[in-house]
Amino acid sequence: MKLSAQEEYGLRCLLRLASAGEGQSLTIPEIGRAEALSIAYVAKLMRILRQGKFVKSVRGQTGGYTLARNPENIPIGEVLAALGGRLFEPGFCDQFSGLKRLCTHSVDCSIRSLWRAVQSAVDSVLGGITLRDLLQKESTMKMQLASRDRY
Amino acid sequence: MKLSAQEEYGLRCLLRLASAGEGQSLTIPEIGRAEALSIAYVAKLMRILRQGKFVKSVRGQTGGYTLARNPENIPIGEVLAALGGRLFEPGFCDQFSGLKRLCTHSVDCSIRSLWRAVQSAVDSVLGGITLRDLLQKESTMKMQLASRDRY
DNA sequence: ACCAATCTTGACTTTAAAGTACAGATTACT
DNA sequence: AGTAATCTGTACTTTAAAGTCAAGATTGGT
Repeated sequence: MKLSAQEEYGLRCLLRLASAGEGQSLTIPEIGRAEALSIAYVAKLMRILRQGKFVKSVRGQTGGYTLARNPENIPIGEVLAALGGRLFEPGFCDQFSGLKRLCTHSVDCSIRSLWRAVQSAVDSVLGGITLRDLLQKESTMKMQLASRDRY
Repeated sequence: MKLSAQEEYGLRCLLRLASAGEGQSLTIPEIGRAEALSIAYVAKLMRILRQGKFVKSVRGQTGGYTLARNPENIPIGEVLAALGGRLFEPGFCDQFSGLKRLCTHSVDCSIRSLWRAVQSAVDSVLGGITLRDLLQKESTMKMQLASRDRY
């Protein structure tokens, strides 16, 4: 259970854009310089973010990227799903069916419900957090998280 | 954020062994047949489980694997950490430092505390679950999970 | 002693993710 | 019009994970 590079770097790029300020736009080279990523790689990440409707792009000499919505309307859960998929998603059992066609996993599949429980814990953390929250300081965010009483 | 094949299949093999019953042993080919995995792959997985002290092996003609501890003393969180690492572990920032030596990630690194929050939510789900719980039926386990009131 | 069944280990091959390259399209500026 | 800066898309190369192979070591049965 690991975070993919795409999730980590993609989210960083988005946060960088958000921190540029309301309506401000950044170019791919600017983001790349700020995050120490290659231009080509940032381009790939921004494309995914654009397809997920998190950012808008403008072409041409004065082009660049801006947020497609206000930070408070960008749930981090959605961003991460676009960048790296979900832990437990439809087709999971087909993907891990071993050498057989169907998931032979017997034992009443307690494992599957374990994954669902984990996914749901992750969802309730991410579900309550938007890009706006990430823009605030670490301490502030921690307090917010601590105030949630259910997972 | 995905489950690795090693986590999924490794946990299945362990559960399979546990469901064989107290002190029962299974061979690699037996596990492979039951889980529809190749013998070589099961061998690789069992090795990891052995190194994590979750199972014990006996060599020779009547050899095989048994649980190294009682199911209630095998926390699923530990098993998954052995099979696939943790979401957020030491060295994380070195791993994702882009093209520079040090993690340039500024913005006060709100992202890092996000990962910590997610990791902690996952931990509290997994922390309360042992192999014994997985051996019980899905419905029973769900109830247990639902009764937890904090993540 | 020998054989057959097992686990053990490291190296290898295959496959998917990470990251790059390049040719094309769009726009502003002169 | 021409040029330079940008985004876009596909194809490519590199790297890490998934999965296999083969030779060796251990043990019980004959």
